[in-house]
Amino acid sequence: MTGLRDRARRAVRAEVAGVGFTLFAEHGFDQVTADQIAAAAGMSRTSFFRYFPTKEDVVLGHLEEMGEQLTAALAARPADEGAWVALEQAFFDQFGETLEDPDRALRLARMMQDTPSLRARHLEKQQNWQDLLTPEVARRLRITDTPTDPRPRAVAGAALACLDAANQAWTNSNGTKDMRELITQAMSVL
Amino acid sequence: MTGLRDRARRAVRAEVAGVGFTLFAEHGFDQVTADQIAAAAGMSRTSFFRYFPTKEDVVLGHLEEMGEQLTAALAARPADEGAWVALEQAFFDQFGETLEDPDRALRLARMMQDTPSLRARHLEKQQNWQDLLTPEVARRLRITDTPTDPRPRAVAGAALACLDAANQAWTNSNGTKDMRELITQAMSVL
DNA sequence: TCTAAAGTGGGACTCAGTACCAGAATGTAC
DNA sequence: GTACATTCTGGTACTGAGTCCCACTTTAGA
Repeated sequence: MTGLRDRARRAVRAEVAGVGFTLFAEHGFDQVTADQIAAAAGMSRTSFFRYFPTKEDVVLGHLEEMGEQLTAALAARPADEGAWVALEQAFFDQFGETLEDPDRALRLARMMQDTPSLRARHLEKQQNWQDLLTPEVARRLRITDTPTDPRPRAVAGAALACLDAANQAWTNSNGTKDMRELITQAMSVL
Repeated sequence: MTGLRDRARRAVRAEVAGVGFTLFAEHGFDQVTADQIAAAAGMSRTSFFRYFPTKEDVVLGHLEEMGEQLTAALAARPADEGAWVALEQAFFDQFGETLEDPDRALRLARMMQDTPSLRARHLEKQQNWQDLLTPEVARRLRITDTPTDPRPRAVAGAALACLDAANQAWTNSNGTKDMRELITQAMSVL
């Protein structure tokens, strides 16, 4: 069983995140306090921080889950596929589909561009992704001396840099360019 | 003239940074308040924040300057040199020399490993480096359509990912491995 | 229906970072 | 050296994020 309480918790989290995002989009991230989000969501400040460890996580909370999915997607690639190709394909699986709500994604990207604290938190989570991907990359490079060999980490990080660059280009094109092509373009330059 | 006041300011900054680093190393970054640093440095909390925009900058303040130097080093490479090679050589210029105080560098690395706020701030500054390097990379790739072409940004970011991986491997080896070789190793895997 | 576990709001607290002010120090022009 | 304008300084007060604790309520599940 999935646990009924867990589902409830997840639902509340999602709703609060929605309310928060609306407020942020309207007034700007820094202009909205945790108190205001809590009030708008019909809960106390205390409870708000029970659902989100930081204010930034209202917007970026889903990145944890995405990181795990991405790692799973990489692990699911054929064992004999090279690390770089496998990473590219994993990216396709996770970010290649046309988004259901591109406008929202664009608004979020803009918000992140002019909100330092959001950018910072985003980078932290990306680094987590790198930590998750590195072991699987090491396996595909047949490198066992993980901690003192820079290569697995370098490859994982480079791939994520490509993903970021693609995402930024997508944003700068106002969502007109195709994400798959951008990823391919970015990753094939190396 | 360099401005006498500027030199004084710089000197104070350096001294406070030294005092701060000592305190951090002894008690841990999070356990030392801005008040305590200010007191130990013989100044008021207010003045402390005049010298450092954030507590993290006591430790990471020099990264701004390093980013500019790195960019300059890249720009100084021969115009016909490829982007990747030029980046590698620029890294050598900046980080290839054997450090004057490896122990301090190791302590700092350890500190950053178990202090999230420091890691976050460090990532922010690295992103600044990426922003600085990207135009020069674009020039070397002969790409003019900067904003919507992911490649320059991808190359700059990937190179920095390699640098980071090299640095981490260096730390994990307790400073025994050679930074130049690690950089070469990381960058040649792509 | 009972109960142990989980969720809740409120209040108090720490600390980073900002704004403002009045006074002290100092470089420069005369 | 004197005068002046600029800069530096400490103090006080403030906002807002995040933590801790406590007493109370809700609720899943047996």
